Amino acid sequence: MSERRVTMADVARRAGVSPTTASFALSGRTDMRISAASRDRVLEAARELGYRPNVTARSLRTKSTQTIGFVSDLITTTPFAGEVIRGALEAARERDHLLFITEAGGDRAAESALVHALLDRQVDAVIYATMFTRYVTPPKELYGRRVVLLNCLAPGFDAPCVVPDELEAGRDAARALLAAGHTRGIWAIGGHQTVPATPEGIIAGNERMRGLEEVLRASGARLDGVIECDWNTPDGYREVTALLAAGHRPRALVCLTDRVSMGAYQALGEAGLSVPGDVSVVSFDDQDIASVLRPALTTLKLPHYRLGRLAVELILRSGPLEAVVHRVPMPLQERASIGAPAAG
Amino acid sequence: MSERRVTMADVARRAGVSPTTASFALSGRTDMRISAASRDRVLEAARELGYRPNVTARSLRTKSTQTIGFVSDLITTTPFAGEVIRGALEAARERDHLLFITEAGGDRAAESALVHALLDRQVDAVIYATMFTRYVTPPKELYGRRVVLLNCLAPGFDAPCVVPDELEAGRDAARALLAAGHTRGIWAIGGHQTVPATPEGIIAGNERMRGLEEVLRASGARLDGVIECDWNTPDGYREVTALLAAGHRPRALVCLTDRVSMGAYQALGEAGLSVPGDVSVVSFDDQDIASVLRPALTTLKLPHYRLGRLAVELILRSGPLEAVVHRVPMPLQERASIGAPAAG
DNA sequence: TCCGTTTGTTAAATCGGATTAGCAAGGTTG
DNA sequence: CAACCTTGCTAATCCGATTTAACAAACGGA
Repeated sequence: MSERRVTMADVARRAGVSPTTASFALSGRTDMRISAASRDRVLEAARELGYRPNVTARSLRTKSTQTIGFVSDLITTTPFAGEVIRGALEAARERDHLLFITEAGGDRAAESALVHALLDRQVDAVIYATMFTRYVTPPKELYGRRVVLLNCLAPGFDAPCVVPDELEAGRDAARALLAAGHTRGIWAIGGHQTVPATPEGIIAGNERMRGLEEVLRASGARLDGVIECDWNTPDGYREVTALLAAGHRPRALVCLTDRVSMGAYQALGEAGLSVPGDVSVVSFDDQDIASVLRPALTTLKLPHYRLGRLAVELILRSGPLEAVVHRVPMPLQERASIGAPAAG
Repeated sequence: MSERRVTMADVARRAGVSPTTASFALSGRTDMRISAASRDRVLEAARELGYRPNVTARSLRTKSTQTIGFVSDLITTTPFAGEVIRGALEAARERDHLLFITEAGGDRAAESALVHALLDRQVDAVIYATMFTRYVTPPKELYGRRVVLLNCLAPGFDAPCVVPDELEAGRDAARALLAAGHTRGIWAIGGHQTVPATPEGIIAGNERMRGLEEVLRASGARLDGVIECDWNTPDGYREVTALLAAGHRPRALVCLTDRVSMGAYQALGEAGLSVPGDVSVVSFDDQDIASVLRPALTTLKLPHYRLGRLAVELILRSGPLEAVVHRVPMPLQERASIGAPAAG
């Protein structure tokens, strides 16, 4: 990009020393003896010329580019994305690293191509991320490399994973309901997501439900029912409408996502039921809408920012990486959708 | 990162030629004469060894890193972000480029530091982006560099800009209302955003309003009122509630953002007014909630994906960049919130 | 005074490619 | 047959740093 940059040779020339001396002075290495006078002259010359080292050239020799590759399936789709990247970016910036962000769109071939593009540029490490917590098989190019898995698990792949603590979140949802006095009339909307596309449920669904039922059962409470459906707004609307139409009168709804909650709010509103007066709602994710719905939604926040940040922190920690699963807590965002159970 | 990579020297050795010949064969240059036999042997050797060029090393000589820097103020905050980056990423991928994504968080010093970090890594060009359309002064390090401004304008800075066509969007909002028969009882909620923080209004607000009023006036219609307020959900809720409480009975609301629309929906719902039966609503942005609100919101979409894509396309177009403002259309997403004016 | 250190500095090699300049072998032309 | 082209290939240099090895000069001790 335009005008010739000032090189170390320029600095050395101006300071009247050899490039070697300039290099040592600039890198501040103490194992090589440089007189204070020379050092100062080099530093001064560098300052005057506005010298900046060419990281590309340096890394050719040092093998370290101060650069991390970030490969994900989908950057865009709402819940994940922004915050994860922001967390990763900030952690990287604090450590003087830059991130190559890439998106493969779920295409294996594209994924391999992108990983190659990253490795060709000598990235120091790669973060392999998915937008929804799931099991993955990283592309073979990543085997033996410095990798951290973000929001996904890969049994047999030797790398640390960073995932939300969905199990504990399920427990916390139950605790929040119990604390308000709910012990019956509790329904889960969305369930494990044992829908045709994912017949065994998804990780988030399975763990949230497990934690939820575990704590409920331990307190002598239980779920009146679990409605398995997809996790979007129309699903929540449809299922809650159907539930009410069938004559049920839930006291509390555990919606598996905020989008489901929004659909539930719509159905409840149309049926003339108020939240939390008639029905309490507790949710998961803490998407933007959660705080903006009326009443504001009490939900367990997906710790996107911290996930992204932790992935970078781990990968830049010195020493070999340990294949440990790091579970990041999902904090309860207490807002206004949980109240005491309705009488009757 | 681990195991020694195969270098061009390895390929040359295996093919029994000099590194020079290998280089020419691999880069497929026709101006240097290489016999078909040698070329095939080199290519074969490269294939067998799984050779991949070291882009870092190459760019030391060629000055081109096939890399673009992306600097923005805020990546995360909703409307912008994801889609812009996705558009940029896809366009870059199609052209075998990678993107360094960075976020300065509105901090000038951090911004300069990040631009330096990018230039130190020899990026071929830089996209300077903001999350909301506004005037900017790019950091001085970017002067004279290959830059495209994304979603912002910088008079006096010699670079192309890519921005949404807010003016035409305002016109289209008016046209949508007129087409449904609305000519009076039309209120704008959010206005130019001449709030204390931005007393002169913001670009999006000013242009949307200008286009809106221009087309309305040209058809003999007009706005009954413009309510200036911030552009979030609580603002829309508060202002529409107040409007109704003051005894007004609007037939159509032009909400300056989908968030404002959501607040308007809440206020209208509480007042027992239906959309679009009693009140039509037309909005701007097309955030996620727009399609999920009931009734689904008719809105003018911010062309995030295309903005990101166009910025990369421009920057990778060969030849010098022209300081032109590229206005990307904001398509009308016709959904269910506009109806015929209520009788009376 | 001579020899071994210590100190300060630099020439040269290296990293992995791209590029320039030149060289040998074979083919043409006059 | 000498002079001149092509053709095909390679030695050497460069890009901008880091790093190794070596070398003067000053110093200290015997």
